[in-house]
Amino acid sequence: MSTDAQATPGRARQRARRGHGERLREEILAAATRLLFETGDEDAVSIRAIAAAVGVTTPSIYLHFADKTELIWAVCEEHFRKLDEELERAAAGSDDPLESLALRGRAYVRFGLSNAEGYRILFMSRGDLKPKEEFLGEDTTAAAFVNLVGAVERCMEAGAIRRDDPTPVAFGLWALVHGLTSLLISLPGFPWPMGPEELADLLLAHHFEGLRPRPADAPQAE
Amino acid sequence: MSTDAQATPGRARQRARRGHGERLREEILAAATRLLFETGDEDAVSIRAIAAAVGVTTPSIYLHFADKTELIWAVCEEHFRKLDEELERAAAGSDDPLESLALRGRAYVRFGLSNAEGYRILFMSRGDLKPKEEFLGEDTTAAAFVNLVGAVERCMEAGAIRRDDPTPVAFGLWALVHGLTSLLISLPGFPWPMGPEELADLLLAHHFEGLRPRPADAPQAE
DNA sequence: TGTACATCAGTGAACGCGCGTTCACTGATGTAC
DNA sequence: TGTACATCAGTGAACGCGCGTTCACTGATGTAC
Repeated sequence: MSTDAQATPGRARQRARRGHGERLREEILAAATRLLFETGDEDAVSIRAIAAAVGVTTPSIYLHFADKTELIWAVCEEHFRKLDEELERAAAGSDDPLESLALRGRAYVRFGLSNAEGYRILFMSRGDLKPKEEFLGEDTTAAAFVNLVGAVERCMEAGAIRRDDPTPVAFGLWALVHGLTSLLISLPGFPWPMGPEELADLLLAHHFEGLRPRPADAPQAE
Repeated sequence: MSTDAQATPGRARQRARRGHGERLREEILAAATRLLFETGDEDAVSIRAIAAAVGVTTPSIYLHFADKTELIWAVCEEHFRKLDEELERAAAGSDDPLESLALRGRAYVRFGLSNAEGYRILFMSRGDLKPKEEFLGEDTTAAAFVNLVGAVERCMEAGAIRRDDPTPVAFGLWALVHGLTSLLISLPGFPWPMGPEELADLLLAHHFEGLRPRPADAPQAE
């Protein structure tokens, strides 16, 4: 009747046992994630609101995170990992390298739109999440891009994309799907000519066509 | 020695004459623009900071703008107008429709990066600038996109891009340059393979190639 | 089996801050007579 | 030419708010003897 349908299933919230302080950390992360994605605004998610959502007092947060930045950043890391996972799962949907790459692009747009608020924080935020500068050199978080470069390379090996430095090509694909995703997020009132996934397919098809090996490409002059 | 080199050249700031209250409005807009572009954060630009930059007390702002949203919005409108102007100027740099389109893309990226903070507010902000929903239906602000569609149509007529509905094609180009611009802005620490304009040229070249008329396109099957 | 004590998860109250906005006002400028 | 008055640009002080963070604390849990 009055058992608040809150964050965690385990009712009123009970203090953790002696060695199990970590439990609250997880709950805080979960609540922060939920709030972040509901509002899409890093500033709107206050330490106070997170604490309230967990059912704990504000200073308790500081038992597990040094400050707000560290907390928000932990949420982002998790989200980056999820993005990579989802892209890999989508890419596994076809044995044809080019088709697989297209599936990857589609999945990217889908992920961005279904977590629009999270996406904004990952890729559209001001760079004031301090660790940002370092992070894209790191393993976990840069994984998605590294995997994309690999996928482009496979397309080149299979003759579906003409041979060249795969990095700028991968970057172009990223720019295209990111551009699409972020415009769709930022300008929901714009008269889009078709649905997001349809649009993604069309734009990717155009771009892929521009990347195909040229008929006269074999051992030509150049 | 101590004459603050402030916003306006006209020293300490003098109260406007009777019929000339509008003068302050202009000064407020100029200061807000400057602050917005310096910080790139709508929230960091406070009514108080703007007033201080102009050299006026806080409530004076309300003599000219109903509230903060109205002020920020006025700044954005001006910026949109400037973007469109700059693209048109760049596009006029070549008589060849496709080359002109490429110049347009290049100019877009340049505009975005040189006003990175302003760009973020225009295209990467949360949609909580209230009037946003209506505005892209409007004349001034949607001008840049309408002009892009026109440029694509001219390429189709000239046979540089294969005939099709120009709107999705224009949108693809927008997504590509916007994606490039916004990633460059958001992830300055990323190891970009080359300079922004170079990258823009390359990606646009790839995309254009995918849009070319097909050799077998004339009166073929479909 | 019983008790003193250290540990650890979490609390309650308060700090100082900057924000948007409102309100009653001031005082120079121009106009009417 | 002189004066009373309306107008208008701008002021100064205050409002209530929510924020991140700190500090001294409490009280249940487990351990040592």
